Amino acid sequence: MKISQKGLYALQAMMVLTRRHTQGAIRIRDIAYEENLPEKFLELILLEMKNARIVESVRGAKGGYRLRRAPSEIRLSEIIRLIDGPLAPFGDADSLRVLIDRDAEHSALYKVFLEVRDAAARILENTTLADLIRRGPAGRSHPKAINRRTSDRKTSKKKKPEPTVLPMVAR
Amino acid sequence: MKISQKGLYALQAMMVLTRRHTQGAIRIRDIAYEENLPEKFLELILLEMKNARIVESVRGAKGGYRLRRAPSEIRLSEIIRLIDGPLAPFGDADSLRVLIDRDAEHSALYKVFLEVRDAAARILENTTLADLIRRGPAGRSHPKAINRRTSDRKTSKKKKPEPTVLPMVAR
DNA sequence: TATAATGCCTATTGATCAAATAGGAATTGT
DNA sequence: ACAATTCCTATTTGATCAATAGGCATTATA
Repeated sequence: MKISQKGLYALQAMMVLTRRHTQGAIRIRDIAYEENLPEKFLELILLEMKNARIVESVRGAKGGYRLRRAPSEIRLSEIIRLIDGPLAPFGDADSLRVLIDRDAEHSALYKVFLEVRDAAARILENTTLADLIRRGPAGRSHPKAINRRTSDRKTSKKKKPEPTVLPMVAR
Repeated sequence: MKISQKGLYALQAMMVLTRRHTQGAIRIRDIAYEENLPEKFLELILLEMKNARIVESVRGAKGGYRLRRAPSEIRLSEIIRLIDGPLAPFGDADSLRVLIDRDAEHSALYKVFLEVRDAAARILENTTLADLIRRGPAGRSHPKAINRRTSDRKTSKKKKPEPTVLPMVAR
């Protein structure tokens, strides 16, 4: 499974909609600005996610996009599958299972592929947009439940660090 | 991480070289025939794996390819990285770590990507060509250790308990 | 009701990559 | 000498990726 630039954009956009999901419809332009994404490209992505019923739109002036479900009900796997296809590193889970059954010579290999897929699926199916927002920004991955109470609002700083554009090194 | 057709071909070819790794140099044509792979394409793949010192070649008449190391010392991760690049679903492990440090707004997301990479790496680093051959064809993934002794037929001379790292990751 | 603001939709582009094919040069066994 | 083989570089074809473009449809509001 490869997550494309487009897939990353989609996930970033969904994080914005999650953070602001009490604020009604958010304009494409605002999302694009906030995350530094190409506006027209983002438009296509949002449209695709609307058709997949992950988000919904409000048309016309004062229009925009909002989540169609609670952030805790939207899994990263759903977004990634939509934009970038199956989680399996080769083919998809179903065709791998068929190959394991029908192609005895290579079943050991396909079984490993399926293991990899299952591992990725386990993570991505169990991480929701709500999880991402709760953890970040720069949050520790797995906050101790016992310490939840200590997250004192007085000490919480809404740090707005400069929208740093980072060089994304491929490869 | 996406495994391409080329990557699959590479892995298939390596499995052939593993099965026949006592037989000296194997011709490209034989591998291609045995696995039904496009011969000229396979040639390029083998060349690439030779340059990466995973296999070695014998030139001229009676030439061919053979593994350069024991099958138990060749991990699937090595082959896949060579042909298809990093195991991470986005970028590579190093750049993900940099992003987690430097891009606070998205660190939660990149952490998930890194988790996925680590899960794939755990499987692919711990599966060797020897493992694949021992398991297949159509073999069950996790043979009972208790039954290993029953496999001593007269024809089997291999009593070598290869120091292979074995099945991991509970289901 | 006119207008501006927005999303909807389809098409197009340029760059890159994937999968293969081609063909001659170099090397080696017989 | 010759045939069998790998080595190496180039080319091709089609698909995919990332992005841009522009007109249409819908809606709030002045």
